[in-house]
Amino acid sequence: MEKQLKRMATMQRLQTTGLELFYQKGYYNTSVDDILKELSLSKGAFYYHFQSKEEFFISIVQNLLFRKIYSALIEPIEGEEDPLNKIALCFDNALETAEHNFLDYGFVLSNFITEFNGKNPEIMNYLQDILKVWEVNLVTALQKGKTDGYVSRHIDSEAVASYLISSYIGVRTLMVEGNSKILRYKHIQQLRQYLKSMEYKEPA
Amino acid sequence: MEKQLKRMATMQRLQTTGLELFYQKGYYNTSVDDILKELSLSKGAFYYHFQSKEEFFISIVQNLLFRKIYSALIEPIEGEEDPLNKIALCFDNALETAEHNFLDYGFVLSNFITEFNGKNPEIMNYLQDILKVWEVNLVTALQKGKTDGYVSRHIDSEAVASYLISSYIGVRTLMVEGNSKILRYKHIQQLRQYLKSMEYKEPA
DNA sequence: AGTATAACAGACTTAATGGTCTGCTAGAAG
DNA sequence: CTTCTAGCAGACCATTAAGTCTGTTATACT
Repeated sequence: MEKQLKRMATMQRLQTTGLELFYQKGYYNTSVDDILKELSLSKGAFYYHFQSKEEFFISIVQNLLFRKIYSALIEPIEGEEDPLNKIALCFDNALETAEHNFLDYGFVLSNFITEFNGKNPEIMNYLQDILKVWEVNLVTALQKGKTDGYVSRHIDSEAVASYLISSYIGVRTLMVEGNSKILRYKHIQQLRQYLKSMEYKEPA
Repeated sequence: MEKQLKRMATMQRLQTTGLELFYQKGYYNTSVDDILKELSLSKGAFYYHFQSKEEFFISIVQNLLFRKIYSALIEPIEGEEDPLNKIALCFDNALETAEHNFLDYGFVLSNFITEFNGKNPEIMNYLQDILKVWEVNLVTALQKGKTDGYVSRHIDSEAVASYLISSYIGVRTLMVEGNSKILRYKHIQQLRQYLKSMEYKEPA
């Protein structure tokens, strides 16, 4: 029975540090040996558990990335009242973790999209699926906000959702070391202004 | 005298197709041989004109990328009246060329930023310099818009500029094949709404 | 015409990488 | 205690990359 545990533990360790390194250095620029060196493991270990580097990466996307994004960026908004405020808070939190140089999974996702775009359609599908779930959730939250009287009925929920994701992805791309604090501040300020413009207003 | 011309021509050809391939496949995923194969040139030619792959890339950034971005995204806004409209038009134009799968240099820039972030500080500096020029120009245009009576005096020009760049970078990251048309439409729609919220309003 | 050299061709070197394969070892099973 | 195998170590292989170096050719200059 203990072997099952060891198996799981080793796979988890590989995936965790795999994601870290892939994020820091990119997929193509991270060798399997880099990951193994970090964990003092050998090639034998890696290829015993995973068929290839690509299959390994996909397992990371599905097991780690998707779940993390869901819990960090999707679930907090789900079913909440006052979606506009909730969205601003959620994005602000994510940017805060990003500022302290932790893994910000929304950004990790966009990094990978940039890296695999036009190169690996299969992986691209997995990545885009995550984006779709994110977008659908935002749209749902906005629509619910309309019926609950928090959001103006005139807005195009899908357009807003995609604009929100776009600007988030964009600011994270630009948040490189040194300027992240100011950029985050500016971004949240403008985000709130943008969101404010679509609040429901009591008919006079 | 003809040798000078040949020298320039070869270097230009290398840089042009170099940029294309680096954009399509990424810097690290494009070999010098890939570029040479495209042009039916040899290693001797390449290393006769350039010291290394890195120096070659930097020359591309400074000679091609910077100038293209300047003429496509910076110059069209410079000194114009009604900056809000001009910005929307300029961004729309850029996204249109992007939709037809041509080189969109603003996006190329953000792709490279993503690729080199945390890996090559020297190249990062060259890339960020371009961003700074872009941002400064947007700020200047917005400030001029204030004095000319087109833009509300209450806005934070720097925050708006960085938010504009962010959202542009973001939407281009997400504009992968298939969904680009809808995404562009949604984006411009929301961009115009966002810009509208900062128009100068005649005091009642 | 003769020579020097700019511009290039292409074989070669060195280092890294994804993946294979054989073998060892600890713990589960009988 | 013996046997078997999951889990792993690490040498090895094939390929690819950046960069070097020597040789070749066309052109400018005298």
